[in-house]
Amino acid sequence: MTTATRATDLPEASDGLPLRVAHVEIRPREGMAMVGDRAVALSVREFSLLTALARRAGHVIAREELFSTVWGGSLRRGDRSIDVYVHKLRQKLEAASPGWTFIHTHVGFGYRFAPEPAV
Amino acid sequence: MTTATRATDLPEASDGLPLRVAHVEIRPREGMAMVGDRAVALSVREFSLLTALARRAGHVIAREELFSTVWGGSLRRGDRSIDVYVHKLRQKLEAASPGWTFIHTHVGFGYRFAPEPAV
DNA sequence: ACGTCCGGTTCACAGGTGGTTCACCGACCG
DNA sequence: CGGTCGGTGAACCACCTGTGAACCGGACGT
Repeated sequence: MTTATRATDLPEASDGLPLRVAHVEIRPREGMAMVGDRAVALSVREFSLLTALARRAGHVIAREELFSTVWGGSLRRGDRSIDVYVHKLRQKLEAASPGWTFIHTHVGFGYRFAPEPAV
Repeated sequence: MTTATRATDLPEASDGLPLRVAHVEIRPREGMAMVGDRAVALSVREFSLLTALARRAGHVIAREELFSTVWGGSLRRGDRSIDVYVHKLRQKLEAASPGWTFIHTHVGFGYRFAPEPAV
């Protein structure tokens, strides 16, 4: 599926320009992100996943689509890579900005990136 | 918000285009809905039911038809699945938009989706 | 070449969530 | 009244996700 990349809504990130969502700034050229005024070091996979999520902030992205975008190929049943990396991202983002939630789970579907104060 | 919310035919929902009815926006590709500016997380079944109802907003849809559309197969006498899910949907929608009623019961027939200010 | 470090993947277990069914109750109707 | 229908809360169980740890292979320094 995939209708990807409607130019309409969100800031780009594939071209090297920083992508901002709330107080998160993703810097493609540097492979890192700023959360508030804190620098967050990310591995290649983590960065790629964060970018994929943030480019469509506020929208749910299906696991299948996330996988093909970040890892390439199709998601094998039972593959937990996505979960593990979402977890790593959450750890780092929330550590840099306590009291906030960034990645929301939509069970059976996928994840949605949307910085919100934790409830 | 511009929208042709004509009920009779079709705001599609299987093609991936968002379906709008009043201040409710259903996003097929994401398995979620927006009510006003709030994201409403829905399970797969809930989403499927909401979509079935909203695609013919303003019209009563028979229980039998709802069941075959959402669950597949024919409705067994005594099956309460629909009632339970209508209830879940009402909870979530009304929580996201207090003072509004979305799903109307037509006893002996079925349900009708039509966002209205509560009486 | 060897040992270490580190990121990425896989594994295993625990806790959550969702789907179905059941139980109970009030409303409605002949 | 007895029967049907829908609203609602809860039980039950399968499946999904969260999470810490093990595992593996490549990069790097000595």
